[in-house]
Amino acid sequence: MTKVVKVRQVPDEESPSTSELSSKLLTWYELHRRDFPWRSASSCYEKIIAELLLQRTQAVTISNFYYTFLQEFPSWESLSVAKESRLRELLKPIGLWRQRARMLLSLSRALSEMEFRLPSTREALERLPGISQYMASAILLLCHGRKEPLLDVNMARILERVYGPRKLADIRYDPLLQKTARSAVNVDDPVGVNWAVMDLAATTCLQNTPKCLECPLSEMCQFAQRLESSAEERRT
DNA sequence: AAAGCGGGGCT
DNA sequence: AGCCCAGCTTT
Repeated sequence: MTKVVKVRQVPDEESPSTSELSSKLLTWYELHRRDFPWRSASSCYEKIIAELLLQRTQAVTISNFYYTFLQEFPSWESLSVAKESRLRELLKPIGLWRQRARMLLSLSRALSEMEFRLPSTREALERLPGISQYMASAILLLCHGRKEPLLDVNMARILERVYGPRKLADIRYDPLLQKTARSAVNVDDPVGVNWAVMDLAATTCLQNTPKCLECPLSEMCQFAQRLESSAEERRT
């Protein structure tokens, strides 16, 4: 039984299901996952700090910095009474230090006024300083066990390559990205799918030079299929 | 919708 | 030398 040769992605062809996408991601993840300290973090504080530090910054950079930060500021309470000048100094090596120092202080102080009880609804979370859609989803996913997507530039890139480009510049308001992202993590292991996306995007589905030949999604990926068919044309 | 933040790694 | 990185706030 030979495999049917796919000719070319037809525009109105049925898009691959997100359950197929999630299943391929989870299978790949078992073998290729990266290990980072925050993935085995015990407390919500540690998980949230990791997500905050990771914004616009490569994961490897933060993995080297993570314990240094936690050692000096092991809790929301210790952070809320920190000196801003000290925070700036500590954050210098990873960049965005003015903004991060200000945000970490205002967030920890806002939580302090709530007696450090973390809100459990998106609406309440997004009222906190420094918490917008992505961070609210991260907290709901990692601290409250909800099936939320970490829809960042990485997940957006993978979803766009599989399902086609977004309509809106802002990830947070693009209907197709939002819909497919939410659907993809509606599985038994939403955290696994999210981390699989992060790892695949960082190691394989790269921004500039994606390694489609070793990607588990290439068969369902418009981008990879386009590459393949244009390579085919050059050969003939 | 676009600019600004920012040091470090990669090309 | 230039581009990108687990976003958010401000303009």
